[in-house]
Amino acid sequence: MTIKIVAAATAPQGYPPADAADIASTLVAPSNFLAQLGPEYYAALLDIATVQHFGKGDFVFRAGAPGSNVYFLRSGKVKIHQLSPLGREIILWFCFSGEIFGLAEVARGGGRVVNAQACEASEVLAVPQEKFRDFLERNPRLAMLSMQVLSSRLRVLGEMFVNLVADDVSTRVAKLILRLSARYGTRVGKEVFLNIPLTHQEIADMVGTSRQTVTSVLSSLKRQGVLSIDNRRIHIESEELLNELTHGS
Amino acid sequence: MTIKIVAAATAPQGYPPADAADIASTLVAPSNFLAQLGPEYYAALLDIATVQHFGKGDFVFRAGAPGSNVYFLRSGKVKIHQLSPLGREIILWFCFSGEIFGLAEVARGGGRVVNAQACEASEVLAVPQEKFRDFLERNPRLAMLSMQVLSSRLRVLGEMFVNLVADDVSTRVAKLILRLSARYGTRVGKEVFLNIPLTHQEIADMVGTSRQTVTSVLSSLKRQGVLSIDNRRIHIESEELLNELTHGS
DNA sequence: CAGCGTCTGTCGGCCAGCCGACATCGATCC
DNA sequence: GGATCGATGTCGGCTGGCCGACAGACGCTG
Repeated sequence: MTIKIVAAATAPQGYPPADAADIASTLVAPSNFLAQLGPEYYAALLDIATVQHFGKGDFVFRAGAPGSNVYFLRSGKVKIHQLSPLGREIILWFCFSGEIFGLAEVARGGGRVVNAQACEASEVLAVPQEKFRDFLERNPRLAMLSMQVLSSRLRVLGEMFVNLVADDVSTRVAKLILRLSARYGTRVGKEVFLNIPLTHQEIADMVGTSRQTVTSVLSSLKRQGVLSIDNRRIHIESEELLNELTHGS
Repeated sequence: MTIKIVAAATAPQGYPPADAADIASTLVAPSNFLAQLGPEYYAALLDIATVQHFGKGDFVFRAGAPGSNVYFLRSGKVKIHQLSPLGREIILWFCFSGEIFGLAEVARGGGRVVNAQACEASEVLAVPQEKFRDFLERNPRLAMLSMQVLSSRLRVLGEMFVNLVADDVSTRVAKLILRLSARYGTRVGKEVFLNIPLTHQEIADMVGTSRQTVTSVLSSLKRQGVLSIDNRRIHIESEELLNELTHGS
């Protein structure tokens, strides 16, 4: 074991803040658990899993329930959220096809602290806690993958937290849209289509504001020609402009 | 999709919100990584680690730097924080003796997104990324332990996020104090001593407010006889009262 | 001891954004 | 077709808490 004294570091700081491209590169990869899985692992996973179906609005699990399963979303969309004491719904994130959820409480043991609710008809694989644990112990590579997923979540949540503290509402909305489009958007030339229907209320719940404020921020963005919205789906017309709104100013 | 603002309507149950005891039980255990390690693992860890020393204010690592090490705090106190674009410091958490930090970016790969800064003279074990990864792959139990740590962080951060969205400043401060005292406080009869010196600015940075507001909230709490502060160390005189302030009202 | 830097306490002006209230616009369902 | 229900827009009043400013207090250091 080497002993090393590190000199006081009042080093020049000022690393550039993460921008959309950076976020995309680090976020897209680890989020899709099933896709990262080799076919042999996938088969093994199927062996210990149960297929379950949920309709729009159904809860996969609720806060307070024992966290007895890990879930993999095969199709559909699931919303992970928490209720504030006042009954306000706070959305932590959405899960899309291929993603894992419910992992944290299984690793930690203890009950759920969040709710998982299907936003549309969804098919999930449910794997009992102990089986999944065994599975990971036998396949260390998968344990690493799980850690990556947790780490990504942690990073995203940390970023959301910082945004919430530091930015005003319009900046938060802009950043949310950029984050979502980096992960789930389809890029067509300079434009980006975000094929996820979102109500103003949901955006408000993700960003920590009131519905009315979201309405006004969005109409301001439309007026500036930054984006348009069709049938609840956001269509970014000028990503550059949107980026400017989040960075400087 | 239905967004329920008031849960009481549809939710048949209504699980009680987590209180201090609950938080303590789930948080204390997994946070102290070194203590959970058996002696044989500890020795193995020492084999691949380098001991480093940092003085008060030194950075263990900064945001933007490559995340090349995992760290274990043997003694001292380290602050994990992020800088907002405006230069505001946002404290995500403190690490105390025995805890691991810098894990998330190593698992995920990519650079640091947070800063780790020693609050007092600290001694850490630094383990290079690849070695730690090997170590985990050879010791699946430790991989599980790491996942527990990440999961706990995720839970705490989620809770902080919800607090920030839902609660006003005085509630946030009260909850912060309860959280800290659940983990790090010494209970003497009905009173709790929190042996961690905290400036108002630091509290503000954890809770997302201004320093002035923290000052006034704290003096209000003192006036109510909830707590007293001696030399920057909080002393809770009536935990019950503090709990009431966070729950109902 | 003086001098200095950091932390605490307090006050008042000011404004972002919350909240209630309503009107409209589509869907969906008899 | 009407009726119902959720999502949008828009407006104004009200206020929590931010921010600048300044005055002690406390603990270092020379």
